[in-house]
Amino acid sequence: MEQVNAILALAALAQSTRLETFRLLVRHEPDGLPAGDIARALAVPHNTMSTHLNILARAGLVSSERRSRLIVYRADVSRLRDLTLFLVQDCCGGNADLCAPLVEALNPCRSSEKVAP
Amino acid sequence: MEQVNAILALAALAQSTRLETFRLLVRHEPDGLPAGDIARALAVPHNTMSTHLNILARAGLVSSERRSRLIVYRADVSRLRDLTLFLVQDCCGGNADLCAPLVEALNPCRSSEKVAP
DNA sequence: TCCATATGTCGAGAATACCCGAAATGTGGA
DNA sequence: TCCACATTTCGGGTATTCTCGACATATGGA
Repeated sequence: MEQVNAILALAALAQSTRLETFRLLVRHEPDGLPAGDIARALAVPHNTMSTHLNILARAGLVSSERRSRLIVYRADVSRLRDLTLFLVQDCCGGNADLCAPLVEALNPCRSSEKVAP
Repeated sequence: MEQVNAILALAALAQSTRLETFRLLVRHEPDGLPAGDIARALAVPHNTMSTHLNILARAGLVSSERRSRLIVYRADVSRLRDLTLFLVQDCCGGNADLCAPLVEALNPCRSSEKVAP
């Protein structure tokens, strides 16, 4: 991921409505959610939400698909992964020891796959 | 990390000069860099850089310490870790399988500690 | 004390982001 | 075809951010 795209993604997430939208969509993976439901869930006018969704989409953080009358939005977690890797990359490059605690803190996420004995 | 602080950090990094500043400081851990050197390295007027550094500091991403005449800035990697954890948390909560590839992609960072056999 | 260096603060202009009412587009059914 | 619904686009007003010249503050040495 290049810096320009990283900034796009960071700016997209640096706004409360959009951040909540993205988190809401992550929780609704892989089904997604129609634009109207998102606007209703976050109590935001539908046209305002449309603008926010467009910004998230241009940043590659969400994708949309028309399902008859609805337009269903989904979170693109791989984009979040790319962003995370971009941010962490610098520590890894020259300072692997700096990066270790960060990666370590992330590992508990996998504990729900195989529960601790 | 609460959402308010996450947004502060995201907004701080969503600007090219500040993002480059942070990455520069990460590469200069743990020595840090004086404000003037940072401004010179990125070809930005010192007062403009001062404003950007203040925004990064309020987001907790950098810290400053006076060393006689210089004010040396350092990147706070733990804050980046908290931000990363905040972003990843949602996947982990309900969707551990979504999170697994993200964590997996991060693990190669540790390869420089113990080289693959 | 006075000066040079390093950094921060103030103020204002330009650019950009945010929000939402109103109108337009696209879809499926009567 | 016409209508109801879902979503986007347009227009604007307001708020915020970005930038930088000018000035202010802090430190150490002559």
